[in-house]
Amino acid sequence: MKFSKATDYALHIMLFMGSAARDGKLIGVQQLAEHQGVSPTYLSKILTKLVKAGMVESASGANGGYRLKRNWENISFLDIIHAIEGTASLFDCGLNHGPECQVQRVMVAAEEEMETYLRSQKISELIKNASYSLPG
Amino acid sequence: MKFSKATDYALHIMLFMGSAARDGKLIGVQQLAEHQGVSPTYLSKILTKLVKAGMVESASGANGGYRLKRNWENISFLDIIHAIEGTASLFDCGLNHGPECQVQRVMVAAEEEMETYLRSQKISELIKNASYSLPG
DNA sequence: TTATTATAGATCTATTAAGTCTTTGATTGA
DNA sequence: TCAATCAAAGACTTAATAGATCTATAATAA
Repeated sequence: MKFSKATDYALHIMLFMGSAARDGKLIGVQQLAEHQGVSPTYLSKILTKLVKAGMVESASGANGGYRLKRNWENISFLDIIHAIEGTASLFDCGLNHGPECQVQRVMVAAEEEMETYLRSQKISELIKNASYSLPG
Repeated sequence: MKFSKATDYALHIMLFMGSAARDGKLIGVQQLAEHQGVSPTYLSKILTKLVKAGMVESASGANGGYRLKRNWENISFLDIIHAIEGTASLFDCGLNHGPECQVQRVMVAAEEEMETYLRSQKISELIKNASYSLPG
């Protein structure tokens, strides 16, 4: 039960693109990878997930790269986490004892508590509050 | 990012012992394993963790087994989860960019939201409310 | 003392995460 | 049009963890 490193990379990249490249310039995966201390090929898979989730846009070819989409102001931590880890429930009751398992009910409610908070945390707020320290 | 099956087993066992064996009788791992549909040897490792965490007591020898400890009224979901999964944070910021990582701060706060809820959910309440359906 | 039961540790297997490598396709600029 | 650049995709490898089994040991009741 741990958030993956991929989620860690994704969150930091999103904040980085939001603070360092708000002018709309594209940033190549090479640069991003240096900032995160991770290989470009691995990071590109994470970026592709963010692109497919509609939070980032990409351009191929010379001077290509990535940048946040125009709607980035509303992107929450939960959006990013779901893009990387998927949206499946964190808990599966493996037993077959009726549809109303109390354990399941409590665990799902607990997860929703966390998700509600993560949904309320917009990356734009963190960037505005300005104290996001760039990696590297 | 999933709760383990071991946690699933542990939660159900605790509720089962609280509802089916409140008279203080010991239950052997064989019986418990049947109810959970899992092997006795594997379940015994989970039970040993619960014993070490002080929530369950055990007795060796003929007619031995397990039962909840006297203080069981106060046991929360979080207690059980921590006994099985450990208490480490769910998120580790892998980057070295200052002690005040905003990402880390948000993620820890999110985890605390979930933990606060899980701490509030006592197994005794679920048992009192009586609708816990026994497995099997 | 023997049958019974928990405890402990080694070990094996399966699953998932983490990361690499290579090919393909898109785009820019010469 | 051609070469350089860059993202996308998929196969693949490696590492880490979960899940589960097996065997031996220790405790206890009858």
